[in-house]
This record gives sequence, structure tokens and C-alpha cells, in this order.
Amino acid sequence: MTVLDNAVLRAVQGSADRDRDRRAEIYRSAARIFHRKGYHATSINDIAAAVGLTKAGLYYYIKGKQDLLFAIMGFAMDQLDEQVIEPARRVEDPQARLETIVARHARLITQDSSALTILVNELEGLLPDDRADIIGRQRDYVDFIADTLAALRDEGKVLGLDPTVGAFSLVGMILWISRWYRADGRLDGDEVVAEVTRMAVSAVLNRDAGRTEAAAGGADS
Amino acid sequence: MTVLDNAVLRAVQGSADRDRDRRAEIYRSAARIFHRKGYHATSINDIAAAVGLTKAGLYYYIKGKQDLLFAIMGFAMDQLDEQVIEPARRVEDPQARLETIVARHARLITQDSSALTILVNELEGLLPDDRADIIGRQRDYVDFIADTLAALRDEGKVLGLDPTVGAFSLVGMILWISRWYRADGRLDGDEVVAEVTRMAVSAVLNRDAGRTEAAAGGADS
DNA sequence: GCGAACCTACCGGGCGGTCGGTAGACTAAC
DNA sequence: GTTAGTCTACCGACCGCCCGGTAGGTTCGC
Repeated sequence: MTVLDNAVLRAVQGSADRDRDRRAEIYRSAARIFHRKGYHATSINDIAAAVGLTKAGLYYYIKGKQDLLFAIMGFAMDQLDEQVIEPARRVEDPQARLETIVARHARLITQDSSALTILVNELEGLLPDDRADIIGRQRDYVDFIADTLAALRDEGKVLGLDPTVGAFSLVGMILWISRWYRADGRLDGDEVVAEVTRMAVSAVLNRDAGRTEAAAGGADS
Repeated sequence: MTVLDNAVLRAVQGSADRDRDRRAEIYRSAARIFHRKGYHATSINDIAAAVGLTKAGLYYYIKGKQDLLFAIMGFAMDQLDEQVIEPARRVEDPQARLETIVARHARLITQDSSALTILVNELEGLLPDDRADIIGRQRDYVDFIADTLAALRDEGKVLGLDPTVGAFSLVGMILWISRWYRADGRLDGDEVVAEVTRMAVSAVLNRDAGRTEAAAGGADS
């Protein structure tokens, strides 16, 4: 009985696993192709062929092209939440938090930029409701960075910088990585991440503020 | 005779002017729509309707959709050459040159981002030869910025920054403006340009460079 | 023999692009 | 000063193609 039960369980579980894996492979492939050619320039047939199915076979797994796009974007946004925002929330010191945000976001992009790049480039392909959903989450992310910059300002480490403009600029710097970074290039991923993180911190920290306060005897951080 | 000649001249000239204006209007409209909806999501009919023509009528002025895209990108690249690169080339001091580049590029985007944004987002829509052309010119631009950063490094104003990564990062920061800047927003164009320029300079200038080497080391990182 | 996992064949529709016009301004001939 | 011809600036209708999506099987492991 137990043996049979286990067998059945394994069978069911195995089947479910296989189904989940197939679905994941489809999303991954679709993300890669959307990333390379753009959402509108990619046909359902392109995706089906990439995963070794016909168009009709693909429709067994997906509801439609737009749902596929929305699912990929949702996945990317989840990634951002889990790998960047949540870890950064646990960092109390604003400067360290900023460094966490930039480094983690940049690393995600150097590792696999497909979904994260689609997330920002293909918003027009979504249905209005879905678009509003994604834009809202992106907005929250920018606000989170802006709040961190505002905290740095309150500490006196940042002077005369608009937190919102600062946040957008840093995001632009990070996202652009996906356009020029090549895994087989001169620098490896970690070096790029470190370089960009240093630039980001340097961009917002006020040079004179550190010097003046240090000269006046005030300790930093 | 003179009167008649003038009249004829005016008529001919006026006709040529009208044709040129119409063409310019078509490119402007197309750029705006490509910018808003994306190249692939825009139909020739959309553009024709926007300029008050039928599709067939539009084809009197253009050779095809891809040529239209290439023309817009070429125009944008010309703008960049004339308004950013050429003026900056005439600035000898590297830091002032960097500021010129960032400020002028940013201003172009706050003024009208359509063509410049298409320039970087719709490369996939071009024919291979056209794409190679545009990518080459973009590459030259990034190299120009990287050379400027290298010159700053030689002056000792920049330490430990990879010029290429620095150039790409600054470009990303600038280009991203078109995604968040709204002419009717809280800050006007000039304020945004100034803010971004300040951030860009701060991002690459080494904070410790201004101080003596001995004093450097304890303040940050 | 039954459901999960596919396929072949097809649909309506919109796409980029073309073709054969044609209204009307202008020119040339007489 | 009429008329026949010409050219510019368009339009309606159409073409072949491919798109996203679907209906109705078929195969195969259990």
C-alpha cells in the first residue's frame, strides 16, 4: 500500500513537476526571445519553435501572448522584490542600503537581464489593467530608492540633490547595463557590479559634505 | 518680367518648401508615434492618419516603413553630432567637456525625446546594414565620452574608474530621462538638466582626489 | 479506456506594400 | 483664350502574407 501510494504520489508529483518545468522553460525561452527581438516582433510561432512545440501545442500551456508577457513581467518584478528590495529593507544604514540596492539590482542584470529588461521596455504591450499593476510596483521601487536618498540627505551626506531625480538617474544607470554588458567581455559580472555601485554612491554623496564635516570633527555614518 | 520671374520663382520655391515641410511633418509625426507605441506596434496606417493621408498617399513621400525608421534615427544621430558632440569637441578642459556633453545631451532629451529615444530603442527594426551604421555612430559617441573620462583620469581627477563603464553608465543615466521626465512636472527642463549634470560629474570625479592622498582612505567605503 | 500532451488544419483579420487611376494646378500650342 | 497635354499629390481597391488564436482530432503513458 505504502509502496503503491508512493508510486502514485511520485507519478503525480513527477507529472506536476514536469508540467511546472515545461512551463518555466517556456517562460524562460519567451523572455529570451522577447528580450532579443522585442515583444511585438516576436511571434507565438517563434516561441513555440524555441521550445520544440507547434503553436497549438504551446497554447496548451499559455492563455495568450499578452498573458505570457504579463507573467514574465510579474516574475521579473517578483525577482526584484525578493532579491533587491526585501534584502535592502533589512539594511538600516541608508548608505549601506543604497549600496545593497544598486549592487543587487546590477547583479541580477549581469546574471540574466531578459525578464528585467522586458519589464521596462515592453510596458506598451500590456493590457491597461496589467500595465497599471506593473507601473505601480515600479513606482514603489523608485520611491524606495528616493526614500533612501532622502534619509541620506537627513544625515547630511547628500546635499542639494532631488531624491526623485537621483533615484531615477540611478535606476537608468543600472538598467542600461543590460544594453552594453556582455558576459564574455573584458570585465566579468562582479567587476561591473562593483564599478557601477561605486559610481552610484559617488553620484549621490556630496563631496563637500564629507570633507567639511570631517574637517569640523564630525564623524560619518 | 522681374515680377513674373519672381512669381514663378516663388511658386516653384513655394512648392518645394511645401513638399519639404510635408516630409518634415511626416517624419515628426512618425517619430512621435514610434516613440509612444513602439516601431513594430505602429502601422503605416497610424502614421498616414496622423498626417491626414491614406496609406497609399503616404507612400508618395516615403519608400517604406524601415526607411522611415532609418531616416528618423539618422536625423536623431545628426542632432546628437551637431548639438552635443561638435560643441563638446571644441571644449578643451576635460571636466568642462564632460559637463558640456551631459548638459547638452540631457537638454536635447528634455526638449523632444522622440527621435533620440527611438534611436536607442528600435535598433532591431532596422535592416542589418542600417543597423551597423547607427550602432557605429553610437559607438563613436560612447568612445568620445570614454576618452574624456580617460583624460580626466590622466589629470588625476578620476581614480580607479573604468572609462568605458563610466561612459556607458552616464549615457544610461541621460537616456533614462526620457522615461520619467514630464514637461509639466514638478521640475522644469533646465532644473532637471542641471541636476543630472551635477550627478554625472559627481559620479566620475574621485571624491578623494581633491584631498591629499594621505587624508584619503578613512572617509568612505 | 481515459486524460494529459500534443498536432494538423484552419479562421478572420490586419499588415506592409502596390496598382491603376484622377482631380486639379499648371504649361504649351494655336 | 480655349484646348490639349503634363505633372504633382493624392485615393480606393486590392495583393499576398503572416499574425494570434481555435476546433477537432491523435498519440501515448498509465
